[in-house]
Amino acid sequence: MKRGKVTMSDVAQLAGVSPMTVSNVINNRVKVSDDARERVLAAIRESGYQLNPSARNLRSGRSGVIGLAVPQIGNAYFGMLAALVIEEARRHGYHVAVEQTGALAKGEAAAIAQSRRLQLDGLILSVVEIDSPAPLVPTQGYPIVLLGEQDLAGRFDHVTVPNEAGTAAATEHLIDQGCERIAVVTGGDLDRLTMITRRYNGYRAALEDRGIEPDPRLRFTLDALSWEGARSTGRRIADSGLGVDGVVAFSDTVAMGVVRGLRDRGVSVPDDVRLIGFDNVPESAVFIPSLSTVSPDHRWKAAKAVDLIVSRIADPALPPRQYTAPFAIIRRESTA
Amino acid sequence: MKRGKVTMSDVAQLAGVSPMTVSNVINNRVKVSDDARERVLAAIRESGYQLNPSARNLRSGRSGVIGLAVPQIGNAYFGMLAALVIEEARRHGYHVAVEQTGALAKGEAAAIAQSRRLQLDGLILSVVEIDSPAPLVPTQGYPIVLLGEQDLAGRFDHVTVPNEAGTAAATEHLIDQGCERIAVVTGGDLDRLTMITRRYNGYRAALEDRGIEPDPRLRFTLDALSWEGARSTGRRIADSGLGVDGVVAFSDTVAMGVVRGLRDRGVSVPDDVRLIGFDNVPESAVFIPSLSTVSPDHRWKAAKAVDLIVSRIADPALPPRQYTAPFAIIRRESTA
DNA sequence: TTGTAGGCGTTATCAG
DNA sequence: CTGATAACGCCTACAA
Repeated sequence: MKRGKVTMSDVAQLAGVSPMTVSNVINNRVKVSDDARERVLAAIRESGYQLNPSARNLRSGRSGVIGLAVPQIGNAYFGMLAALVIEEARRHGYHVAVEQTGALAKGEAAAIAQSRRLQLDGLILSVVEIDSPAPLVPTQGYPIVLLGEQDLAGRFDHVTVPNEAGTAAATEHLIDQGCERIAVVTGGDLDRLTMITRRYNGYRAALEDRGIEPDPRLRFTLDALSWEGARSTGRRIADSGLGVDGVVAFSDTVAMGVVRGLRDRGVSVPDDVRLIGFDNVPESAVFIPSLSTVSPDHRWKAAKAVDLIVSRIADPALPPRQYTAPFAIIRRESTA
Repeated sequence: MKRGKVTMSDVAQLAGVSPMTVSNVINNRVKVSDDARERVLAAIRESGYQLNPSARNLRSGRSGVIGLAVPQIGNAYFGMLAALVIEEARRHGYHVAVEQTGALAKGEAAAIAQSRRLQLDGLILSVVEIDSPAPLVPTQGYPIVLLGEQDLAGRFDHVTVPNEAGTAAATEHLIDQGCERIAVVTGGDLDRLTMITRRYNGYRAALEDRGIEPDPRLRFTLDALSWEGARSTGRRIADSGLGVDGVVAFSDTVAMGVVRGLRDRGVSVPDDVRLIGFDNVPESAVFIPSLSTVSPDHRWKAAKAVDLIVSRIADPALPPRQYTAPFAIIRRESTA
C-alpha cells in the first residue's frame, strides 16, 4: 500500500500488463480477459491506486465540475438540495460548483454565463424567476438541466415536482380529516400556467373529485410574497367569517406565516383549523405545530437532475427529457 | 474571438512569441518585456483565451479543489458561510467541495479522510465537536484550516470569533441601554475552556468593568441544547423573580428560544426585558422582534480561512497561524 | 529576456 | 484481447 502518487503505470507493472489494460479495466471499456482483470484489480487494491482526475480531465477535455445554481444557499431548502446534488454528483465522479442567483432572473441568466466561463461541464439550474425559454435559448449546446417549477415549454431537460397531484392529495387529506370548508392560499396571478396556478388547479380538482363545490370566496390571495404577507393573509382568513376549517397553502413557508396570522386572531392549528403546506422544508418538522405537507422526494430529484446532466454532457444531442418527482403526504400535527 | 478551445500556443502564435512567454505573462513569473507583455495580453483578449485548469493541475500535481466541511449545509448559518468561502476560493482559482459532518466528531474525522481520498488540495474544517488535537494530529502534513470555536491548543491554522470581546461588548450594550439585572444563558459545562466558557467570561468581565457585582443567580444554564431547551430556560428566567431586565444569550438560536419562553410567560422583548444574541445568523434579522446580536465579520472569516489554506498548500512548512475575526454589535429591536 | 525540450497521468487509435 | 504510440495543455528546467 504505497503512499501518494501511484500511477496507472505502477499498477500495470505490478499486474504485469500494459497501462492501457489497467485503463480498460477501470472504465470497463473493451473486453478484458478475466485473468488480466483479476490481476489488475488485485494490483489496484494492493497499491492503493487512485485515478488522477486532472489527467483524465485533460484528456477528455472536461473539467469534472458541474454547476448548481440556486437562489440562496443560505435557505434551508436549497441547502438541503445542494447537499443532495453534491452527494449524487460525487457518485458520478463530479464535483459541484455552487452559484447563487438571488432568485433574480438576471442572476439566473448570469449563472449560465458564469458556468460557461468557469468551464463547468454543465449546469443544474434551479429556476424560480425565468419563465420563458427565450433567455435560455442562446445557451443551446451547453448542457443545462432545469430543476424547479417553471415549465419552459418542454425545450429543456427538466425535473419538476408534482404540483397538481401533490396539492390534490393534500386537499384530499384535509377532506379525509373531516374538513368541509377548505380555503386555499395562492399567489396573485392565475393567468399564466405557473407553479402556483398548477397547485391551485390541484386543489380544485380534488374538491370536485370529492363532490365539493369550490367556493370562490375560499380562495385567498397572498397579501404579499413574504412571511408578513402570509401572516396577514392568515388574519384575513380568521376574520372572514366563512367558517374555514382547513387550509391548503402553496408552500410550507407560506403555511407558517398563515399559522402565525391565525394565531394572532386566537385561531388554533390544528384544533380550530387544519392546515397543510407543500415542500417539506426542514423547518416544517420543528415548527410548532409541526406542519403536514406535500413532500416531493428531494433525493430523487437530485439524483435525477444529476443523471440528466451527466447523460447530456455525454450526448448533447439527446432530446429534452422531463421528469416529475414522486411525492408523499407527510402527516404531522397541523392536520392531526 | 474564437470559440472554445484556444490554447496557449494559439495565443503565442497570435502574439508572435513562444508559449512560455504567454505562461510567464499569465503568472507574472519572470520578467517579461513590456512589449511582449502588451502583445500577449492583446492576443489573449482577442482570442478569448481561457487557461485550462486541468492541464495546470496535472502539471502541478494538484486538484484545484479545496474541501469545506461544515456540520449541516441546510443550516442557514453554514449555508451562508459556505457561500462566502466558495466566493473567496474562486478568487484564488479554487473550487470548493462541500462535506457535511453532521456535527459529529466522527463526521469531522471522516471529512478529513474523505478529503484526502478525493485528492482535495486542502480542507477548511468547521469544527464543533472535536475538542482535542489528538484526532487531527495524524493528519499532519495535510493542509487543514480550522474554522470555528474550538481552540485545539495552537497547533493548527485557525480562524476564530471574538468570544470574550464580543460577549463583553454585548453586555456593555445592555448596560448602555439601561439594564441593571442582566442574566446570562450559558451551556452547562464551564470547566473546560470552550466557546461557551469564553463567552461567559466576556459577560463577567464586562460587568466587573462597569462596576456591577455579578450575581451568580443570574446565570441560567440551558435546560437542553435545543430550541425547546432554550424556550424553557426563557420561562425559568421569567419565573425567577430576580427582576431580570436584560439577557445575554450565547447564540442567536438560543436567544430565539429564550424570547419564545419569555413570551410564554407574558414577558415582552424588548419592553420588559432586552436581549442580545451572538452570531448574527440570517434569521435574526427577520425574527420578531429582530435580534440585536454580536456579528463577527463572516466574510472576513471566510476570506481569512481561504487565505490560510491557500498559503498552507503553497508551503506546508509554515508555522500555525491564529486569527480572530473583527466584530460589530448589531442593534435591532430586541434591545431597542 | 525568450525559447526549446520534455513530461505530468490518462486514454483514443490502431496495429499485433 | 493486448499493447505501443501519441496527444491533451501547461509549466519546470535548461539553453540560447
